[in-house]
Amino acid sequence: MARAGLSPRAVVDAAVAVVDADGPAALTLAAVAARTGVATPSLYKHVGGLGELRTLVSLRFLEELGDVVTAAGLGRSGDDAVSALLHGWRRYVLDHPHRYAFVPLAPLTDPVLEAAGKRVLDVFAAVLAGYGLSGAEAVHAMRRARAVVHGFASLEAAGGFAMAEDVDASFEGVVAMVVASLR
Amino acid sequence: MARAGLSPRAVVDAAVAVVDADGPAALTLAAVAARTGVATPSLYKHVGGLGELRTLVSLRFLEELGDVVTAAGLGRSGDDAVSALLHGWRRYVLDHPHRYAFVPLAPLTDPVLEAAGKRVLDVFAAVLAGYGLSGAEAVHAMRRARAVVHGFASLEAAGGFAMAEDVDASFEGVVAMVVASLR
DNA sequence: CCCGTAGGCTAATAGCATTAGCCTACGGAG
DNA sequence: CTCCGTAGGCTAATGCTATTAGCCTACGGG
Repeated sequence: MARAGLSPRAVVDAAVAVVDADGPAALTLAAVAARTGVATPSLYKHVGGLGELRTLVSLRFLEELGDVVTAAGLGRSGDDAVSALLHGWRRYVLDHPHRYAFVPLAPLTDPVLEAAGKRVLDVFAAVLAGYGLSGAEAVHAMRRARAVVHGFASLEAAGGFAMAEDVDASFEGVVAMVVASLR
Repeated sequence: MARAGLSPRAVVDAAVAVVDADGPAALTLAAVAARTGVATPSLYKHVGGLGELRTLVSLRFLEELGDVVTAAGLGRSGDDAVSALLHGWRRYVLDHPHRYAFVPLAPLTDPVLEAAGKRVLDVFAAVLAGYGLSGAEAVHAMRRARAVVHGFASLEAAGGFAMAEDVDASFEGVVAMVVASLR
């Protein structure tokens, strides 16, 4: 019996491929097994079960999002940095619409996701730091930014903006609204 | 065999109870059947299947949300009305945190949900009408409001605001941000 | 009072996750 | 080079889910 040469990483890779291809509801151990050419129970040698695989997929996406927003923030400051962060976030979601359902809304509540979540939130904090907001004001500002970009991206990815008006223009308005709220 | 006296409405009622009690993932035909004291296949006499039941639950919640925002908008105008709409939305989600996963993001794409979705969106449009925005500007403003309130409410309901700072205060900032973007 | 049908039921099928237990390919120690 | 322990496959079995088929009866209208 030739070995498939799987690994936890390879299993998550296949899971991501399943999600990208057929959406979040299609992520099943059976589908991942089929894609990796292995029997379903064999996956348990690499991953604790479906629940854990879901968490690992969430972690993967959260890390990718962390990369995106970190890159967006680098070398920018002030309104420019805020705009880049928001645009980067939206772009990631639009590039991978099926993935967003797995991006955790409360990553800090799960030990596995905590570090990656903190990394994303730290970028928000860093970008907003330049505005000289007090501690509490900085938290409120961060929540505004998170709410706005999460809300817009999830609605857009779900097809919630049905009207003909240009969605890019709507997003520019969103960015301007956030920026204006920071002074 | 005494009849259970079910109806589509009663099945949806039971489904809502299951969601409220145990969360969205617990909504299964088996759970609804247990709650109504009936065998699982009997539910098919009232509802097309799990998929249709989910849609009906979504419809129920969307209608309730429509009631809430309609009531919030009544007798108010301008910033007051916008604030009431946003607060009403948030309150509904906080009062029923398990339900929000079933509130559809793109109701207009499903014939069953279209009317209820339109009703909600019409309230947004009506509340914003007083600002005298042009057609495209009105659409952008509506998208801002929807994105903000959906993003904030879903993050809050998921436990995504972990820091100690007062979430009510954060939401007041969100409302102020939206209102400021309308002039 | 009778009877058609709506609304229950049980039985059967199929897809899913999960556990148990077996079997072998592979890589390192001698 | 050989031996062997274990990691990484496998099949079989269990149990939960939805769904379909087909039966049986309670109930309300003629």
